[in-house]
Amino acid sequence: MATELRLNLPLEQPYNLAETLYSGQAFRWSTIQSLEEESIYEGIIYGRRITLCQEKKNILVTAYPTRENPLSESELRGLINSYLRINDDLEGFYKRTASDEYLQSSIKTYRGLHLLKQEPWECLVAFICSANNNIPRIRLLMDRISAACGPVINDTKGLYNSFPDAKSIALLGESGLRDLGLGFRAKYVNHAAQIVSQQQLNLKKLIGSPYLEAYESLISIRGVGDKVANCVMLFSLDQDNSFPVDVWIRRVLREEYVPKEETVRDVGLREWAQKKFGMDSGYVNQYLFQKRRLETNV
DNA sequence: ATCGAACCTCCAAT
DNA sequence: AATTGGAGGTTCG
Repeated sequence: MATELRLNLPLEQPYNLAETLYSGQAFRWSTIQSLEEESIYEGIIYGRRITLCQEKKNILVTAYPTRENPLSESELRGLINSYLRINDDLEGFYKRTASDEYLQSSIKTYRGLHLLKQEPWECLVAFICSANNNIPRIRLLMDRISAACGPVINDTKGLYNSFPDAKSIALLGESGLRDLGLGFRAKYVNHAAQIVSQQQLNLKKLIGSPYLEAYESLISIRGVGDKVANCVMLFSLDQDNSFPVDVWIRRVLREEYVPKEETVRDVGLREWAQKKFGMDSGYVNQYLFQKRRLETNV
């Protein structure tokens, strides 16, 4: 009887696990052990509880198999490689942006910061919840939704709730979601849950699809505008040329990039950046966001 | 077309 | 101790 599955992932590219897990793209990671250099993070990836720990050029992975759903080492390896985007060519990205002073400064501080590849449905709900909210509250809402109707998983470490599918959330309905504290977002999450569970929208089909196709599908959902659509595309649909413009990105673009006279609104800023950065847009966004949010006040 | 105001809830700052 | 302001946005008028 296997109790847990351990894996050592050697890194060939820079990776900064701590910055990556807490860079505002994923909301259900927690630090379960905090040591001087090597902290242990616990989260749920594709329904499975995982702990991660980085030591220099390795990431240590632990998975806790369930009786009904065992996991092989190679499956786990694939899972983590995909989620953490281990093989992204960051060095290449750093080189291509070598002449960009602001980016280089961010890269210097947050070297190894990665985009994550999350599950589309969970990602969509999280970013609908992000509207006019702060990160601790987004986290709280995601936890409450999971506790309310997420499947209970019993692995070798104990019990936990993984994130519910669209059908389960649709069953909660708008009022159920309001009771969890979603506020005006309840209507939107419910609507999304309805159309996804009724298969009027297949999020997985948008993975790697043409940008506009994914974009149009997503903004047809109530509560999903330009920013949220781009977040979902960037963090779960392999749309690396996405460029979500939030308050921090708006500031840094206005301060450092776009000429002062130009009075462009958010969509204009996004298109401007996408034209400039192309397929690097997503990574550029993440590095700009991290620096501007963490280092400068309003 | 464009521009504010309103939207739920919670928590931190008066 | 009660009140106000505001948070990674979107929709509606």
